[in-house]
Amino acid sequence: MREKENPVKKFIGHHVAITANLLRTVFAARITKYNDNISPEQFAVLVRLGISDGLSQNVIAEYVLKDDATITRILDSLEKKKLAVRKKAPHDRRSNFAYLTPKGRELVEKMLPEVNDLNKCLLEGIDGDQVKVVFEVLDKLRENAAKAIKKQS
Amino acid sequence: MREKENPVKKFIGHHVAITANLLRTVFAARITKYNDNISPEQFAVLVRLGISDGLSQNVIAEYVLKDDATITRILDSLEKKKLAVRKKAPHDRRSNFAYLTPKGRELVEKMLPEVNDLNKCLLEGIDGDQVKVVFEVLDKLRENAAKAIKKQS
DNA sequence: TTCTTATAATTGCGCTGTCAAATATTTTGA
DNA sequence: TCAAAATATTTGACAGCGCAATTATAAGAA
Repeated sequence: MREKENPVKKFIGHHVAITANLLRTVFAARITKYNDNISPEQFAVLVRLGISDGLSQNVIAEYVLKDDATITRILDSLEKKKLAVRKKAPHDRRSNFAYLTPKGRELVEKMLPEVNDLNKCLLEGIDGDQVKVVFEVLDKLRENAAKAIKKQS
Repeated sequence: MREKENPVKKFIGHHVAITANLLRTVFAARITKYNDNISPEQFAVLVRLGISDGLSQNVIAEYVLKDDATITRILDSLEKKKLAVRKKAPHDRRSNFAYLTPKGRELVEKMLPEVNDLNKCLLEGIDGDQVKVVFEVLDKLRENAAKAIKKQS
């Protein structure tokens, strides 16, 4: 008497999605202790700005692979927390350039080792080669997804 | 003159998250044409109910690995679309049992091949062995994440 | 120059997501 | 039995997500 199979279990999207949710939660849990509610998405933007400042929002969006609208909201949050600021771009008044505040820069520096450690914990017991495969496959999935979207439109 | 590295690129959570978002989008794009806005999450619940009906909400939640509150809202949506119904459980009046309507059952049958095909498209050019590794690693990541959450609390 | 088109950012919509608090109903144990 | 603890669901708060529509500005073409 076999159980009927659940087709959803075969869908890569489902696995990736539930994993993403859980990883997001664990990130939040790990990080909350040290500061006030930096989401992983906010953190990604902070880190990117830590590398180089003065980016326009659409560049940030492209970099972290999110919608412009999402970046608007993330920057709203970061500004509210005094971690980043927007300044009107000098040559193009449609554009904003985003900068880290000193407080934001300090926070990134403080959080980075913490997040690195979390990353290491998450990868514990997983072979380096396997991790490499996962990164490759995720890249390929995104590529295929982009192709699929283009094909339909 | 090397570019400064972006640490975020090393974080597995980031890759999983952006991939999940994109896969969700492509699912939505593929599915919208055939019916009215079934999200992948709603679809997962419909499919589960298609296998066997009359599940209580917490069982569904456990199955699709989502919060009880999320299931409440997904079922709200499905009921609004007349794809599923809730009935009070006979022995325990706290519980609801969820059932597919005929319309819901029909929709699942219609969508399944479509979603299967999408899944195939997404996996195109990816080796079966690699896919297996990805599934394993994602499982392990969730396991490690659960452990990490427990350790902190 | 001026009309049209493109671009950058914002806003509203509806969905998902977690968490915490509230409600209703069992179940347990003294 | 009856109070306390556990369980199932719901709701509100708040954030992220993509999409579509809007606003402001810039660039290109007639």
